[in-house]
Amino acid sequence: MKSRLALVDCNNFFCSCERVFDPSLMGKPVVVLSNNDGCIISRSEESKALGIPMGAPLHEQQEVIRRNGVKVMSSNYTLYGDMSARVMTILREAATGMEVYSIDEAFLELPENFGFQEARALRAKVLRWTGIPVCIGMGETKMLAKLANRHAKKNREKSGGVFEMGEGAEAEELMAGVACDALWGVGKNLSRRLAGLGITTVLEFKKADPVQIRKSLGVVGERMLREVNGTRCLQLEEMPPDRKGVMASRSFGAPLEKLEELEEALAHHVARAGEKVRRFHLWATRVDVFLQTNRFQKGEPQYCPGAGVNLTQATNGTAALMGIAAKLLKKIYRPGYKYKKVGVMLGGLVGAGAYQPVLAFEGVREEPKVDIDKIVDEINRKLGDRKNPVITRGSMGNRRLGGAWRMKSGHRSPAYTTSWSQLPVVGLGKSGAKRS
DNA sequence: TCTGGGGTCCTAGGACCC
DNA sequence: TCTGGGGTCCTAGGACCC
Repeated sequence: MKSRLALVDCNNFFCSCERVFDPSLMGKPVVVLSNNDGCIISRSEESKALGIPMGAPLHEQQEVIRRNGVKVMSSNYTLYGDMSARVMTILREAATGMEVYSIDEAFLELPENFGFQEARALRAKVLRWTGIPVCIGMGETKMLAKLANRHAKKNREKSGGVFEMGEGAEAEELMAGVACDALWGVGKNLSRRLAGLGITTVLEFKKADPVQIRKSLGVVGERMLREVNGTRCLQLEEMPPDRKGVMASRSFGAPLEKLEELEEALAHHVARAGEKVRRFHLWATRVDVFLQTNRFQKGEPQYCPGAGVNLTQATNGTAALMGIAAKLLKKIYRPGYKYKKVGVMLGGLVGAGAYQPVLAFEGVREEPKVDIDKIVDEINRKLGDRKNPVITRGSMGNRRLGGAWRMKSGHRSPAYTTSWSQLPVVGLGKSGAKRS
């Protein structure tokens, strides 16, 4: 018998946690909000039935919420973390191996005799001991277990919250009725690319030509294809690898314009990120700072710069990090914009072996010899305009920006960040130093 | 008026080295 | 003055996930 995996996923996890601590919420529509109470990030079944979409801005749903008496909760991550640990403890006992995949999900390596009955029993146990309902999907690979879990969830009454993705005609029939973008790892973009190849269902994907998939979706696509066909490519990671970076950022309720105000917010984020890094017993060798204007404000001039430095020595001291971050902020700050967000990313994290104490920090580059603003303005003048600039900063700032903000197609990225990385630098890491 | 905050992996291309 | 190929490391950016 082939070894099998299960994906155990808590149902509407944040809402379920809130219900454990306030049973009066049972049976009522509930939503939990994101950090600034801005978006809806968890919905109970009753809320889903009302048509409230995942990730919707709260203000767009106020009418539905008022009419239906939806209970609205701010998020409480301490509570969710605690509940998560309880669930994971129970799951671990049932498995021969386990990977905690997220706060509300875990992959389990199943014992040979673990079947439907055992899955149902495990589900009941978690519910009884923690109050959290879960669904369990089983299969030979992570992707198949994910797919099975999705099916278990969608057909909860029929499946009893448990489903195994088997082989043969029955499984294929099911796959024929599921769209590609239901696959783990297939988002909007890849499903569009698959559609271009005439592949729209999971079954069509399963039977696709590996060479063709490799060519148009790369190794990621090929791996998914093999996984769907029962070959394990994604292994169970029982020991989570060390974190590579720690980010801290927040949107402001009202936009900020002054450098001093941004500095204050940034200092707070640096302290938070630094604490987290120290908690993992790690040290940062890179610091990035970024700013964002309000991307939803069409017509407002947008500016989303970022800058970073590699450090000569690993550090996790708040004071040193704060100094670096403040200098980076000064570099990218330009007056006249309404900033909606500031953030810091502590990257290149290294373990204790690589640690060297920082005595005096010298790792910030000198004043640029190139006038970045001038270059940016010049390029924008040639290729775009102020309201619709051609360049902005790179990945950090751009990650959530809409179409108008991206590079216009046809222009190869003369990215803002590229200019930064080409600046003469002092006391940087290897590659930075080479450029000076 | 209000519209989250984190993370990961892969790839392409440049810099650099021998 | 012109000529090569192979390899590594790094950064930026794209795509996806919870």
